[in-house]
Amino acid sequence: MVETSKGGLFNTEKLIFGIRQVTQITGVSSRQLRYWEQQNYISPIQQKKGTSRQYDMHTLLKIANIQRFLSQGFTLSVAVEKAIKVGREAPLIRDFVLSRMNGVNIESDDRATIDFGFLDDSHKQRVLGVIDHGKTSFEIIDEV
DNA sequence: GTTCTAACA
DNA sequence: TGTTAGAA
Repeated sequence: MVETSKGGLFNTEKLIFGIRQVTQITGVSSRQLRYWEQQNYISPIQQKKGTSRQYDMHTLLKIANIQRFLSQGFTLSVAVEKAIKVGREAPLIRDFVLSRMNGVNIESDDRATIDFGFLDDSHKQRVLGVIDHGKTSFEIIDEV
């Protein structure tokens, strides 16, 4: 069987983007990408001398996040720090949600609930993530 | 035609 | 940071 990173649908780590694609996807100019690289804020995949740069998924997301913080008014260095922070938090959030995800119940066009499993080891109550008309909330329900 | 490096309005 | 030059 082919190796896919973390049990995902496919190995996102093997998605490669050329500098052109990165500029189109993130809105960051090629000049900026080269400058950020020069400042050691980002690193393309190992490339030889004058060949074109290629970026992996991780770097693409980092670039997109830096851009997001820049557009929010932060300086480049601060934007980079915040992007790095997000990069560290994302996997934790992902793992947590995936580990607690017990199923989704679409109750209507406007309401759905996500079953996050038991509240605690007593297994008497269950935690539901609610999406109602776009509004999110939690509900604790007694286990039948 | 695109990307690279280096330099400069 | 944008833009431009000349080379790859």
